[in-house]
Amino acid sequence: MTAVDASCCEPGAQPSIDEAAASDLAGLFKALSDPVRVRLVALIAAQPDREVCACDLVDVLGRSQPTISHHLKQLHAVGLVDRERRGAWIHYRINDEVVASLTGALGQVFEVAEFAN
Amino acid sequence: MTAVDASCCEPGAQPSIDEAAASDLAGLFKALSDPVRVRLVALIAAQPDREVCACDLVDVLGRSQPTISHHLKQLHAVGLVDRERRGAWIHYRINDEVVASLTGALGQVFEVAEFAN
DNA sequence: CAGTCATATTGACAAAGATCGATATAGATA
DNA sequence: TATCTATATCGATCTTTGTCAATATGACTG
Repeated sequence: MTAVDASCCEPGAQPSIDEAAASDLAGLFKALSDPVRVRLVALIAAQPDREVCACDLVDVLGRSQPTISHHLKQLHAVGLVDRERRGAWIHYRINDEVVASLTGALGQVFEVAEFAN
Repeated sequence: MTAVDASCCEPGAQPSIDEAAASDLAGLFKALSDPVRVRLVALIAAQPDREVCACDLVDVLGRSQPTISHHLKQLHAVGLVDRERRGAWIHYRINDEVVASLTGALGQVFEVAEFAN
C-alpha cells in the first residue's frame, strides 16, 4: 500500500491492435526494414509516373541482379509495388493504396491525429 | 533503336535517399517489423500520457518477461520509446519526435505530399 | 528456330533475430 | 544487511534473411 504500489501494475490495458492486424502491419514494416528496399521504393516513387523498369534498378544500388530481384519480390509480396510486364521488360510501380493503408495504420498505432484519417 | 530500346533503360535515375539515410530509416522500420513490437508501441501510445510501466507490458502479449524486455530494448535502441526509472519500476514512453521523423521520412521516401512537411 | 536479352529461381552459406530458462542487477523494504 | 521484486542479460536453439553464382524462364529478333 505504498505510493509506489498504487501507481503501478494496475491498469491491465489491452493493445489497441489485435494480433492479426499487428502481423499485417509488421509485414509491411519488414518489407521496408532493409536499406536496399528503402532505396528501391524511393527510386520508384521518385519517377514522374511512380513506376520504373526493373532494368533501371539493377546496378544502381551495388547489388547483384538476383539480389535486386529478391528484394523486388518482397516489396511486391506485401503489395507495396505492382508488377507489369511490358514486352521484354517488367515495370514496377508504387501501389498508392497500400502506401495509404500503411500511413493510416501508422497513425492508428501511434495515435497520431494527422494520420488517423 | 527499336521502340522497346527507346522506352527503357535510359534514365539511370538515382535514389532520392542516400545509403546512410536509408539505413537509418530501415532501422526504424526494422524496429517495427515484429508483431510483438507493433503491439507494444500501440499499447504504450494508447495510454493517456503515452507512457506505461513495463510491469504492465509483461503477460499481456503472451511472451516471456525476457522476450518483452528484449523487444523493449530494440524499440528504445532506435529511439521510438524513452525509458525512465521511477522507483522500482521502469516506465516506457513514446518519443513523439522520433515518431514525427519516421512519418516525415516515410513521406519523403514515398513522395506523399501530406507527409513531406 | 536459334540466339540474345531481361528477369526469376535455385542452392548454398553466413549473419541476424525471436524465443525461453536461468541468472544477474538494482532498487525497495523490513 | 538480508530479502523481495522488477527488469535486464546470458546462453542456447531454431528460424529467417541477405547475398551471390549458376541456372532457368520467357520474350523479342534475325
